[in-house]
Amino acid sequence: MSLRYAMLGLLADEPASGYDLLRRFNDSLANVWPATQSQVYGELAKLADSGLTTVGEEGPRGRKEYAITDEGRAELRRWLLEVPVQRSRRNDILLRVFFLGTVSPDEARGFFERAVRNVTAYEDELRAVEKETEWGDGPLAVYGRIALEWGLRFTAMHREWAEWARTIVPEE
Amino acid sequence: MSLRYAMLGLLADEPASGYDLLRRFNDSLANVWPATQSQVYGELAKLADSGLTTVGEEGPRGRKEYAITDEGRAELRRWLLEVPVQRSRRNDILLRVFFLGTVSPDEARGFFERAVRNVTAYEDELRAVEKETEWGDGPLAVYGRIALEWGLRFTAMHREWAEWARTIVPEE
DNA sequence: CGCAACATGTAAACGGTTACATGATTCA
DNA sequence: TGAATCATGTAACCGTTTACATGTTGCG
Repeated sequence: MSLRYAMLGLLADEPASGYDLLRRFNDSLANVWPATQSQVYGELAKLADSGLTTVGEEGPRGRKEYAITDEGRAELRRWLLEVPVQRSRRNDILLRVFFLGTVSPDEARGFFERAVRNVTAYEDELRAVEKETEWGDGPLAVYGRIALEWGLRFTAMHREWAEWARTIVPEE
Repeated sequence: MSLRYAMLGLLADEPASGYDLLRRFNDSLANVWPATQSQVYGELAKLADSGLTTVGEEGPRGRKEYAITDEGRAELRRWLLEVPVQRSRRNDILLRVFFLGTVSPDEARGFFERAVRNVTAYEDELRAVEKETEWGDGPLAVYGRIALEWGLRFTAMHREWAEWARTIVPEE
């Protein structure tokens, strides 16, 4: 259900085509809300149906430009400020940790070592995003930075946890 | 796809019926991999079909007890040690942060204040789990503790981040 | 000319949620 | 006897992924 709000959020900045939105999902939003081509075009049609966006005339190559309506802005605002945030409930790595008792202590330590390597790689990716992003000075500069900071704090926490966990795996 | 492994993991400890498993999903696994009744019974049938479990004779009230097979244990082990862990990609709160530029600074600060309250409530829940759990001394005591520790570190990190973010929201 | 990029759409499959439906057993 | 618990199953729907399918425009 958040996909539609992600799209409204992008359209709140400026009108765009499905193709434009798709690029933004792959660039800026890839780490917080990925979306496929199939999804974007589908939701775009529904959004226009429900009056939250309007479709402009067809441009070259059948390009359709969508713009957010006042109703769409109101709906985006309602989602941001009133709809409860839902925390993601499923956690693949913790599920596996629960069953680590079925493998040997050495293998369990290997599991946590791999976790450290994986999260370190992700940390590097985020540092690269930090460096390569043109931060400008609009609101997105501030809020994009806040989101990135979450990622950096998360990866640090996760790495430290895995390092600690490795040390407390019982010897047989 | 992880549901089947969660079920194999539970069955690796001891044989159980769908009803038994359901209770364990609601108790111990609720915070890492929730599952519905509908899902459990469906997957149980598939698991038996593919030879990863066996069905015992029907007990009272049509109860069917499932046991993991050697093939099932091998598959569980393969998943634990060889299948790459996938990090969850979607993050509701960060998606919203991206669009906070569309509301006023006061409202943005309110957003982070609510985030602090929500995460504090979750932190309290985890502390309650910590207190109320009978930790015993099997492997689940160790690995359950490690998983819980992740939750405590996560909530602490998230709370500190939201507190910090609140202070750096620009004044208009 | 040919290729990359632009541009849109549909269908099948999958995992998960919600709701419906039914019946047996235990115990107060 | 009536309520709570035990116990299983199915159907409809929703959001997401993967794959298929097609056509246009700009540029070297």
